[in-house]
Amino acid sequence: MAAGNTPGSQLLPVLGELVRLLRQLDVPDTLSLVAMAVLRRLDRDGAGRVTDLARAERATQPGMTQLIGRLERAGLVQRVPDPQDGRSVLVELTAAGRDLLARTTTHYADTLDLLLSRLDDADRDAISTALPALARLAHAADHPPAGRV
Amino acid sequence: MAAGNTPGSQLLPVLGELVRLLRQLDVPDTLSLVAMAVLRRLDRDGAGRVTDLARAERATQPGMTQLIGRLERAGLVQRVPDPQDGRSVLVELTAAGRDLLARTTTHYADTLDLLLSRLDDADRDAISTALPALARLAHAADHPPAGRV
DNA sequence: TATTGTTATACTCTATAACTATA
DNA sequence: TATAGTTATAGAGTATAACAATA
Repeated sequence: MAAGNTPGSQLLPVLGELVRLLRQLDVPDTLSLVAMAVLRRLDRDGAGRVTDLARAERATQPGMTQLIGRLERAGLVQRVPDPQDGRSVLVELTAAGRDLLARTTTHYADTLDLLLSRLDDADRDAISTALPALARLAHAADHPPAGRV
Repeated sequence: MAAGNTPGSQLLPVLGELVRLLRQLDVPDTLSLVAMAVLRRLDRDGAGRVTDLARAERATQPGMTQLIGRLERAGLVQRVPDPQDGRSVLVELTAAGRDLLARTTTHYADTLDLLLSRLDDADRDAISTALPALARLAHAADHPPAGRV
């Protein structure tokens, strides 16, 4: 049991506040964080199957189908048949999707830069130094060393 | 415009992945992160008014009314009349709410501790060192130095 | 008249269960 | 029979607009 002074106990409220910060930045007519993550993945890795996207984003298959449906209705992605497998569908980014992804990413990054500019150098350095470690933490649950998380 | 190599650009995907991590830890029969934040605040500051809770959590007043309604139906909080102001309602934690908050907090903290234990000392140190800076970043939008965010 | 809180309503997001089509 | 994807349905969560009660 966490006694209240473990690193995890101290990390938890900070993560909660960062989530709130992101939600707060979440302006209308842009994308949800999950939608952004999917578009970013499609942009980086190219077209992908619904099942693979669902697994990568830790979502269920129906959930991903619905998200892709919303994105397709918005003209940001399109479904194309998979030539390799008749059951499968490939989701790919449209030009509009790539464009909105770029603009939304810029908006978020600009806002974060503004907030970072209000901190002092020591704080900025500390955050910058911790980024790779935080990224590894975020993925620590992806590759369990032995068994369950 | 963020050129893609600003601190904010690098922070954004890491924050996105941390959000995904937290969602992943979000086990059934426990609390959402916002619900946890409200219960944590009530535990720390004592009973509070709906308006104040909404403001503190950056939620709307109707949104907070509905969240409190769900929490009350679950027996985690109770509404009591405000003796100072007939329009107002004070929300306070029940024993069950305090208990569930403690158990949920422990669950999250334990899981984070497990994930942290998979990193090396340098990563743990970097995260630990950056925590106060990250907390200040999360609150940087709360106190705008001049005008808008 | 302003403030506190609620109800009404709608939309996003996500989940489970049941289904279709292909392998 | 297993897998890929979808539809059906339900619930959490949050928002805006309209309303009631108190100050």
